[in-house]
Amino acid sequence: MSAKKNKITMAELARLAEVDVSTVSRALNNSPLVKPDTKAHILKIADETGYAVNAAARNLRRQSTEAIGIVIPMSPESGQTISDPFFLEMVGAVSHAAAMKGYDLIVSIPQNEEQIAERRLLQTGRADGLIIIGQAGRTERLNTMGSVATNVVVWGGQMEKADYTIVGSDNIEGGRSAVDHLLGLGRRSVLFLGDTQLPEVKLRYEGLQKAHAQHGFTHASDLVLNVSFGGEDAIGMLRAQIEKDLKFDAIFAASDVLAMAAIHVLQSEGIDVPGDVSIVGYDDVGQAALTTPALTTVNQNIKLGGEKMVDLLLRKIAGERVESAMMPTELVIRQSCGACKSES
Amino acid sequence: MSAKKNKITMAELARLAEVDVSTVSRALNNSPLVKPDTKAHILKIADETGYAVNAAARNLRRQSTEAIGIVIPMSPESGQTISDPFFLEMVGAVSHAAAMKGYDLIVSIPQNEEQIAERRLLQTGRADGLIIIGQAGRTERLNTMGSVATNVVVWGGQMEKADYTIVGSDNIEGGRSAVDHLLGLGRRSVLFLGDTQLPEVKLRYEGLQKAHAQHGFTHASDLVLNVSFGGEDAIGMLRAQIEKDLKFDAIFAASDVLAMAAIHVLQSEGIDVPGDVSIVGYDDVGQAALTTPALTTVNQNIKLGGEKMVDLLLRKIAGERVESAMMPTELVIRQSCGACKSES
DNA sequence: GACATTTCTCCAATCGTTTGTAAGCTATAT
DNA sequence: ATATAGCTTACAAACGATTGGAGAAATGTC
Repeated sequence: MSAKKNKITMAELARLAEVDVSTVSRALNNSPLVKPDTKAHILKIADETGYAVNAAARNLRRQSTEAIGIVIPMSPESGQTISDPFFLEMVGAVSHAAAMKGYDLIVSIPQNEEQIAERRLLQTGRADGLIIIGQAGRTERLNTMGSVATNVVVWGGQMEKADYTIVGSDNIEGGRSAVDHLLGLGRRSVLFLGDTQLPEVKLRYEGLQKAHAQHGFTHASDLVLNVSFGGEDAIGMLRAQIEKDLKFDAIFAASDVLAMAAIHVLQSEGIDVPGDVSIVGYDDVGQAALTTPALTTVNQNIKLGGEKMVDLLLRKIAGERVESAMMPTELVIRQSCGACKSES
Repeated sequence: MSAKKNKITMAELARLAEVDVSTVSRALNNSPLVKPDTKAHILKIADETGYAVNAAARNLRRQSTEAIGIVIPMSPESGQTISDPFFLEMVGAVSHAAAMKGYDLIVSIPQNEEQIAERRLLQTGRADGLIIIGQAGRTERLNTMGSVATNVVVWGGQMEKADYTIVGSDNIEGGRSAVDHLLGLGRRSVLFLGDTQLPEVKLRYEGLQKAHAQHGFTHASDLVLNVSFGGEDAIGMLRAQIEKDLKFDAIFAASDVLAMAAIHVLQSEGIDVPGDVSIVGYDDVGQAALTTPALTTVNQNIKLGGEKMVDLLLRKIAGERVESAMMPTELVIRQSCGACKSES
């Protein structure tokens, strides 16, 4: 393990093994063209010297990096990194899936200079492909990216007119099942918390409407609170609504963090959860089980989603034509909704 | 914006501009050697064609990638990605700082093959340097990395004997201030929650002891619960202790997630927080303000810490000799400790 | 006008691999 | 003994940029 400062090159390795560099290269890549004896000899020396191929040279020659990029949004206004655990879990899932395929993962959290990430990573050949989390503010741009959008997979809500590959949970069904549960518990005024500008959130809201329809209700439009994912302003807006005496007996939040914020506000206002108000979140992040009451939420299988995105992306890179994919959701019932009557 | 599929090369650009590639290169790098007229002409064409330099080629020639790696631990046993928001906030901070300096960030979340990350990223020249979050299970290995440890900065607890660069919060003072607050409130039996195997956590515990000493107490060793960061087992262990009738009137948790888990357990056992038990966490993650009661916690300035790590790492890469750094902490008092008497 | 100087552009080598093709060698068949 | 084929290995040309130094053009000086 004498990892010398002066990194050894393939040419030196060849000299040590007394063969040509081309033979070394083939040996390291396990080519059948090189005799087993020679191969073993070379590998042995490579191991002893702690040789590692130079990525830049290989990439240049091979015309491919073994890397994909992932773009994570920031809360637009605050300029602060979003701390929603959802993103971390997604990065973890994607990182894992990518590593399994031998790919590195380059994260980019664009601060303001919007389009730069795609350009910097893709056009300069720093990454072979790109995964973008969330369509926030990008839906038009993504659609106009055209040819660049090859080798891009987006996590978000399915859209009819999108001409890019999308992976996401079944937002409509997720929203429907959540609200169906609430209505099934006898709740009638479900407050929706989330930014319906975002395709994903919009679909979850459509799920809410669908559930209402199935139960023979319609949802009052004043029961929609258009808060951003950040969560900070959610607190203020919700509190304001309560003080304006808005009536509701349930909340369906577009993310667990929003749901947690909601619980916080309600409890601080002396409103009992789930006694007075039932709450359902979305994501099923790690902390969802730790709140009091523990959060009932829609689990979108993030791990599977991450794998799916990597899988599709790699296939696109390989030139294959792929379809968008939708991941199933599952309602995880905990305590934040009250009476755990068995779901129908 | 006709981003053609067939990426344009510098040679083509040179041909279009009717100059040599070397001139193009210098023009793009804003060298004073090329006449302003020519420079403008070249830049114009580069812009029109949407040219972007090939990263691999540049890296190869320059012998440097414009990238640093960040290694994030996983919960060792579960094999699952840690969902502690602390890591995401740290990635965000580091990503931001790196981007400011024009560096890409490659994340690596090693699954099991431990040493591979360092090797893969550094030895193959995929990254110029490495930031490692947490010393978990690495302290010896890091010390033996020797020459490779150049261009490595670790987030963790300060250690006397470490011969690598460490950045971290002032864990002792952080722990001391937290527990000082608890003792100042009249609490006497402070349960410590955290894995004291980890240097950072050990130091926080030393801070707890220091606070006790300052108040003229000693801390009973049975009031230490060695739970891992994951949080999952914390729930079980804490519940078990409560049922075994362990007495305590305060908890100092080594992370906010652990504190949240503790609140959850206590409340589900019918123990009032902060009435019966005061709780202090560590990190001040985004969700800390959203729990009920809102979490009193030790803020370690993650943003600043991330910047500091990038700063030091880049200087090491440049060949400079740097010192380890310690970030100040600040106790953020919310509701989880009860009576907010003004701190001394 | 001759020469020195400054300004700019070009030539060519180089970074470390990969890979098509030519060449060497051994063994078998004729 | 020679041709054929099958294994191995070596040669050399890329991949796309950067950069020292050579040379050409423009400018200045006497």
